[in-house]
Parts: sequence; C-alpha cells; structure tokens
Amino acid sequence: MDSQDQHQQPKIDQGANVTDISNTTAAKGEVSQQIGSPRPTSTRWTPTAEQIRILRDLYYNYGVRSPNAEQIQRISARLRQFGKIEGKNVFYWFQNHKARERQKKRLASDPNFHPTNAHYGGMLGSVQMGSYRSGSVTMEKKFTECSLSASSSGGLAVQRVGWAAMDPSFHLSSPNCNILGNRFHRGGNP
Amino acid sequence: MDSQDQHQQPKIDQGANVTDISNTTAAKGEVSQQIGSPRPTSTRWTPTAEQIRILRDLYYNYGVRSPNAEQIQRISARLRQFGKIEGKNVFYWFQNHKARERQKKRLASDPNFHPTNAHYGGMLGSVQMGSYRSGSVTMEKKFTECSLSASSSGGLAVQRVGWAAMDPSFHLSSPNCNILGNRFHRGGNP
DNA sequence: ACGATATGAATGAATG
DNA sequence: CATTCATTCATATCGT
Repeated sequence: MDSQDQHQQPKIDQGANVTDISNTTAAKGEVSQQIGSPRPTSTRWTPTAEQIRILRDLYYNYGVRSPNAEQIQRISARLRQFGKIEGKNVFYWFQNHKARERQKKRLASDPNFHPTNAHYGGMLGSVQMGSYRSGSVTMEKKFTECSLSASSSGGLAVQRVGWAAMDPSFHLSSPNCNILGNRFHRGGNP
Repeated sequence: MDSQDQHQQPKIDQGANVTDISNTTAAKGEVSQQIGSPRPTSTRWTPTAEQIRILRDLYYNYGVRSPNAEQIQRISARLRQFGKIEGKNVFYWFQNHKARERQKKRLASDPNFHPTNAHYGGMLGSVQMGSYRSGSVTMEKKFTECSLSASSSGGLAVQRVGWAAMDPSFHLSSPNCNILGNRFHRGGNP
C-alpha cells in the first residue's frame, strides 16, 4: 500500500482492460469475465492457462525461483500476450509459489508444524519456536553488527540496527542481535 | 497506477481472523506472549489505522523516508499512544515503504530507464520531495539537528516531527530539512 | 448455496 | 538499499 489510498472494498472498478482470452480453452480455471462486462468484475489478476503453463515451466524446468526486476519485466512482457498482466503479478507468483512449496515441504516433514490458516486449532501442544527442524537446517544466526552504533565515523552511523541502539527498552527482541534466533533457514530448496 | 492496494482498512478491527479472538492491537495494553495461549499472540507488530495514517502522513506529506534514531524514537513515542509499538517497527516501516515504492516502479509495466540522471516521475501524486541534488552527486550533509523542538505542539494531531510542523508554508513543499541525513549515491533514484 | 481450498496480494521482519 | 522469507488477508474457484 503505497498510494495514499484509503478507499476500498466496494470498489470494483478496474478499467476493464481487454485481456482478450482468445481460445476457449477453459481447461481448468480459465478466466471468464471481462469483455465488456457491465460489471467490472475481477479485482485481481487471474492468470490464464497459458500464463500458468509458462510460469511453471520457468519454475520447474528452468529453475527460476526469484527473478530479479529485469527478468520479471521480460517474463511479464512475454506473458502479456496471453492476457493482462503486470510485473508485480509475476513477482508475487514466484514469491508465492516458492513459499508454498517450501511450506508444503515443511508441513510434510514436520508433524507439528503450525497450521497456518487453520480455521480452528489443528495443532496442539502450544509450541512456538525453537527446536526441531532436523536435517540440513542451519540455525545460522550471526551476531555481526550486534555492536550497536559503533561510531559516527564518516558522519553517518550505521543505520543498521539503529533503533536497537536508541531504544532504551530494548528487550531481548532485537532483530539483528537476535538472541532469540527466530529465524531458521529454510531447508535447502531443491 | 491502477493498483488499488488496500486491505486492512475495511475492518477496523483489523488483524482479526475469522477464528481469531481478541486481537485489537489497538490502544490497549495487550499482553503479548503466548504461554499456553489458545492463540499464540502474533509476535509481530500490527499497526493500527491511526498509526498508519500518521506514518503515511510523515512519509508523503513531510518527506520522511529514512528517519534516524532520534526521529524514530520520537515517532514511535508518538505512535505509542495509539497502540503498542517499538522503534524497530517504525524503522522497518519506513524501510519497507520506501523499498516497496521503489520496487513497484521497477516492476511497473513500463520499462524504466535507469538512471543515469533522469528522474522519472512516477505515480506519486504526492510530494515526493523533489530533487535538490544540485549537481553534486554526493552531498553528504547531515542535518541531524534539523529535527526536534516539537513536543507540545499538536497534542491532538500529529506532532509532526517538529520543524515541518512549525512552518505551514512548508506544507507539501520540499522537506529540505530532511530527516534523512542522506547521501545521494548512484544517481538514479531520488 | 455454502464450505473448503487454492492462490493472488500485502506487508512485517530480516538478511546481505 | 534490494532481496528474501514468513504470515496473513482476501478472493476466485471448485466440490458436494
């Protein structure tokens, strides 16, 4: 949310772009709206079958996981010929795809992994963080710049952890210093 | 700029999930900590509407982008009256907001020309502090002393990090006083 | 029609 | 600063 927008919800505008859906493939979840629809349906990008196919191909057959801005540009440009799409859609797609794949893996290997969006407790045992995670996981945590505001050398103090140095309360939950080490590196992604 | 980023406003309650119970991170003490809680109180900061409003105001109307430690302290102190918050939250907020605004540009459907010196006006209808980089690519001036002094002004409204609040004429002008004691490196992005 | 699920979008928190 | 990861919210879509 960057724009100073505050509006929302009942908004179903969207310029109703073309987004031609040529063939009526409708294989699976093919889009099916727009085309001069009196009601501006759809608020979010609904990938076409071709777009998904290509994205998957890039992901699985070409190992694309986190394309950079340039790649995203190229990819989205290419996919645009199959329907409306923006760079952020591609960005989110890879982001989500990777994350969910990883999540699924964790879920599979870890019997006691948080139920994410569970509708009601599925998990028992009030676990939270710390422990388990067998395999090749690294609890890697570095205390690199833990040394609060070294000095103003050069005129600009290290902005890193700037707040840590300035917050008097600073109670055991400082990010970089991370005494809690709440970050477990994801088990290598295949 | 068709992005209608929103969410998290329709529900003033916010953060409350269907099955979620008493979230309301708002103006309440809210005892965090999980400890056998049926719902592990989220560990991360969930900004209230007021807090976001103020942050955005600082960002867009006052050009605050990378507040330093003192400023972060003041800002968080001010925001604290609307809900639990720490300095790091403010720090990250600005950090993320800025980064995402930039990223959005990079992922925008149109190819940006990088940089050399062209400042590509984007979609910001807001101030976006101009470009007073006056020739020198690197003007590393620090205006740290520029801030502060406000303390008893506003009261009800935002305290506005001082300087800016004192001069009405500055409204939407150039926050030259920049809280950011920044350094313009790599002429490309403002 | 729902309810469940899949997935797009947003964003707090970190890391490099 | 930019990149990445984790979580969560919001919906489109599908199943029954």
